[in-house]
Amino acid sequence: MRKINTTNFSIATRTTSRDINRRIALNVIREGQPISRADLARHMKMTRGVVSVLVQELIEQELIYEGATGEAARGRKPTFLHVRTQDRLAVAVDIRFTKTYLMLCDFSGRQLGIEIYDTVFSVPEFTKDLARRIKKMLKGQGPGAVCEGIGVVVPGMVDQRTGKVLNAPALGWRGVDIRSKIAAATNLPVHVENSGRACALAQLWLEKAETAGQSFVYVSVSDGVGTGIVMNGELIRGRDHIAGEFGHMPLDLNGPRCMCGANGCWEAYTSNLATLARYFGWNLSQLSPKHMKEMEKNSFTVLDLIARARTGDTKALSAIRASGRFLGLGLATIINIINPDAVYLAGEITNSWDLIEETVRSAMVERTLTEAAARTPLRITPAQEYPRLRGAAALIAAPTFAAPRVA
Amino acid sequence: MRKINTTNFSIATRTTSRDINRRIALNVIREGQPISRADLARHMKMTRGVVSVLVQELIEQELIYEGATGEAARGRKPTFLHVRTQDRLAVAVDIRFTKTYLMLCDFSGRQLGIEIYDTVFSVPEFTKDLARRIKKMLKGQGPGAVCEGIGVVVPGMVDQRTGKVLNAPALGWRGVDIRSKIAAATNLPVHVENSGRACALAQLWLEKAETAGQSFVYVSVSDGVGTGIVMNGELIRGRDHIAGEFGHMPLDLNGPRCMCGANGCWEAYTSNLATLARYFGWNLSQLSPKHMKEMEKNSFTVLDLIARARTGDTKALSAIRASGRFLGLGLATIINIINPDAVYLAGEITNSWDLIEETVRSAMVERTLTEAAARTPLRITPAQEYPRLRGAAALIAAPTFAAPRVA
DNA sequence: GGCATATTGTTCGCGCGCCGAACAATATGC
DNA sequence: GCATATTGTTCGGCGCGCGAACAATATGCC
Repeated sequence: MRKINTTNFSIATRTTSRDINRRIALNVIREGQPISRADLARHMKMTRGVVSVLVQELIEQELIYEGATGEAARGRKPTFLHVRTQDRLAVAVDIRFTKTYLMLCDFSGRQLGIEIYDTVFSVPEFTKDLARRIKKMLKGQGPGAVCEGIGVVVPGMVDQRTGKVLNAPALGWRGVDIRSKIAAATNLPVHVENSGRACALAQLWLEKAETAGQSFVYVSVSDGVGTGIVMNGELIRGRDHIAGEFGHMPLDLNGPRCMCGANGCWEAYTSNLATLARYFGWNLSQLSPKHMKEMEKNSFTVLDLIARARTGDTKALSAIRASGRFLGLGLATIINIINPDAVYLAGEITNSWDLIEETVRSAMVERTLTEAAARTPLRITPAQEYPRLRGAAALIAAPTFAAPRVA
Repeated sequence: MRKINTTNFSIATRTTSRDINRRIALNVIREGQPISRADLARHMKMTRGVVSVLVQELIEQELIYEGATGEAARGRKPTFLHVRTQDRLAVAVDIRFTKTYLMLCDFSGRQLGIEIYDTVFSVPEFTKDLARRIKKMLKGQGPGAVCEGIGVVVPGMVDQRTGKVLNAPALGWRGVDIRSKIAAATNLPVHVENSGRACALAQLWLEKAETAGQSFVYVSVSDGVGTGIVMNGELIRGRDHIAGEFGHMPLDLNGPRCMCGANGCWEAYTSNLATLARYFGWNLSQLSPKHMKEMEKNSFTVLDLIARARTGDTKALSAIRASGRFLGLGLATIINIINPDAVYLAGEITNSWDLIEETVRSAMVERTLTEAAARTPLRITPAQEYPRLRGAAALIAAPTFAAPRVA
């Protein structure tokens, strides 16, 4: 039951029906490939006649192609259809405090190359260096493949519409128009997004339909806690394009000071930094970027902490479990607010899922308002898959498959 | 950029374009009435020819009617079109702890009759009594008018799909199938909704477009704090139809016990009960329903507290301001998460808006992540308008105007 | 009053697109 | 070689948006 916005709507023209059905067909092929025209018609509940025309148009637009013929027990053998993704490329960039991740992949999310290097904080130098690396990376590809854009993911507040980094404390960037700078240096379209929302986009657009669903929250625990909300198959961006910041909801108004300036934010209790601080007895309120740099040099991470917990370090285990408890309490609040189909969890701490699951679950039960809500599925996504980079790629690939705007 | 759900979509048939445009026309007429066919065509950017046919169909379906002819400086005088709402009626029921509110109104939300009486907690007695009152109320209306359904609003968790009250602590109802009971007693379609979400529906469907917008959060402060989230013109209901419960997000995990069983919920800091408890020095954790009944008998409400604050009672003023501060802190969190176009505020405490606005605003600045977010418009809705009852009516009226499902 | 002008609302041919049915193409089994 | 089954294409029918022409109805100026 959606209300029509009478100040900003699209009427249906005589080509609208075709536009809608062509786009549906593309998506059904994408998720069911390889698939024949006849199967497509059955799945869409349309006649083969119409589907034949839709397929012809999609082939002419070079969005799909015909593959091998399949097997059939009787009758004419079907011609399989595939979505053209192999030769449509996207560059993904994930800028983080210590390292910058650069990936080349195709429109299905298949990884074609990756580079990880120290982050350069000076914006002009960063841009110049990045453009050089991208150029080199694209040269290695065949001549048939075309790069259709660059997706950039930043840890902080981003206005996705203007491509400006509003405030990324970890990088020290404030009001930086990173989009136009990279676009000018590479001559490619650039999209910028916040890391939590990017992960949600990756989950929505680049994972199998069974694991993605249409309404979920993605929670990524790293130095901070990034989150993205997807409702009815659409990422929530909000009025200023800054929606989805569950990381800074309070667990305690008088709690430890967070990097955002407020006190007692969720991420000040359950982020990697918070977990380490708990173990080492640091005062998180007094932790400066300098301390963080120091820590990275010592390179003792949450993964090391988990290893210690596994070898019998009870102090390590209890530090991790404490984070798990706060994680669960935050998840309960998210579920009470959004009531999603599922919550996706990513980050190093998920490697200790066997150690903390029970703690997380019982914390969730504490604060969820109904039993059904407490049973909301939690889905762990392996950290090795570079969710942020996949999200950056999704920024470029998604418009090809998105539903047309109607009414 | 919405993703198409390939397991649950609607293809466009040869009547889809017409369906879409007819529904758009209905909404444009609704918000622009009285309006001529020619104006409608200009606003929809269609030819007058098509609009003429759309209007003809809407008239045949008895959704609109032709009114008087308007004035024009030159040329043929336009025929004004109106949406037919006067003779389409809805019954609205708002069940609260002390009183039950019963209203009869038309599809534009115009109030035709109202009854307020003591709530009967026994479900069979409540149903029987309600059916009797509704029957009487409808008798008073002319024979042309038709009641198209009953909207019921309950303070607590409701599964809107099944019509079951999952848990309404204020009424002592748990797992009560109120919908089928009322439907059987009245022989009318019944829709049940949670009070916070109902208010959001009222704001979306029954207020002028300028004040409603397409993405907002509605916050209703009463004995508890009810909230409803509207994104892109659609109420967020969630997997179990329990979404939108901002009232039970924590401000302090070790804070005072809330009626929901958890500690330190937002509503335990800023609800009317919390405000009164702060003034009288009660321990909210030990407040039972019996205490509440007692309190209602003494009938000292937040409105009385506001009156005392205005006459120089500094203790009263500081109790109200403290609630205002917590209100602002919670609003900041909502804004960080949803980043809505606006937040609507309702409840007795808004009558003291001149006393608390500054406090609320400065609390918001404390916890919002960007300056733009801190400037999110707050819109006060007068309590006299019975937002919950209007929401109950919206449950019945909205399906007539909602966008058709496509793709 | 008569005529030019302007605006509203209707009608109609055209082309696009879904629908159903017929038909061509291509395979298997007896 | 022929019946049967399945895939994929073609075609007439009809719904619908689009543009243009036309009818209806008002005003202003002579």
